[in-house]
Amino acid sequence: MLKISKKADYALMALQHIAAVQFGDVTPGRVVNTKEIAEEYNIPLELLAKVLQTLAKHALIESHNGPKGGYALVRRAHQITIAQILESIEGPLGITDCSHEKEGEFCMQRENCHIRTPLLKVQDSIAQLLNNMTLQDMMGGTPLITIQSPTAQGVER
Amino acid sequence: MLKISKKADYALMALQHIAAVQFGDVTPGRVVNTKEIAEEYNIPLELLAKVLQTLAKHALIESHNGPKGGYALVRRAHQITIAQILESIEGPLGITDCSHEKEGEFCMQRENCHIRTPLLKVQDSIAQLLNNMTLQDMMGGTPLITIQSPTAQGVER
DNA sequence: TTGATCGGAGATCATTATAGTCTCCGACTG
DNA sequence: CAGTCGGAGACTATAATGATCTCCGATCAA
Repeated sequence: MLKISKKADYALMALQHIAAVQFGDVTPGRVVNTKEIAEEYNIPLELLAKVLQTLAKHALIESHNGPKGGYALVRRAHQITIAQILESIEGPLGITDCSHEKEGEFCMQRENCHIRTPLLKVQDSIAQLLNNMTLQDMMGGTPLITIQSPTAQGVER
Repeated sequence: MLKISKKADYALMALQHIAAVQFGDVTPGRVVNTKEIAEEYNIPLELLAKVLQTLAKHALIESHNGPKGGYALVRRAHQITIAQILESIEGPLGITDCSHEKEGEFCMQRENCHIRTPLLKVQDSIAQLLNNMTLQDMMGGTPLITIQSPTAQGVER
């Protein structure tokens, strides 16, 4: 449960790769094309292309056309949150249908629903988790986040 | 993104309702039948029946057949975690496909994947969040969890 | 200036997951 | 023993996902 899509997975891999190239020691500043990433990680080329186009639309990367073209990060890795990446691909975080109910939509359970509020709190906690982790945290293969309960404090039990 | 299914939603509503009846002031100890819940929350009866059967199989509730039959909680509300409920319906938590790779399965991206470890950390954080929240926390409509970043401490930034 | 190499965009398709329905069965109570 | 309950399986429709194909426009370098 709570699985993120393959596309989101690919987005994370691609951005990690671009960041590694762009801020690494070997060829700093070089743009990265789709094919390179697709081959490196065994990602279907055209699907990855879609993903990168979407990321570009959301201004996480910028595209350069023509030969020697490709993609480059717009911001530095520590300024790109995991939440931004995932939301670019999968849309806004929402663990329930009623998280982002639009005008006119209507949840059949709404009138008697007692779980909406608590679930929105859970959602907020996950949102904060994803907003506090950046692409930088995914670099280097080193441990990055301290595993710690977001509910452990502040809840009397 | 990261949406839980309607079935999981229904499970939470149903358990909240059963707990409210069972430990409430009006008719404590009474078992609750499927129809009552379905009507109260506008849930398709037969779909809810499936959900409750699944919950019974996972020993979160026990069933009583025959007239005046229905379901009752096996444990008290504060001993039932949200994680247990969701996992009963949707299977184990896993934000990526490789979270629970079985013998013989194989992720095409595995050999070069740099995001697996950090993603598993995210998953652990979510798991702890869901494991630290109980059905009791969903009762009463009162605020329950303190919104607090699980990564704020322990990560130098 | 022209051709190869890039990304941009749209339609399309197969597979799977989800949500919901239908039917028949067996257990229990009164 | 009849009516009320849960148990279980097959079944359907719809949507989301993952992936593919085709054509187009921009760019750069020979």
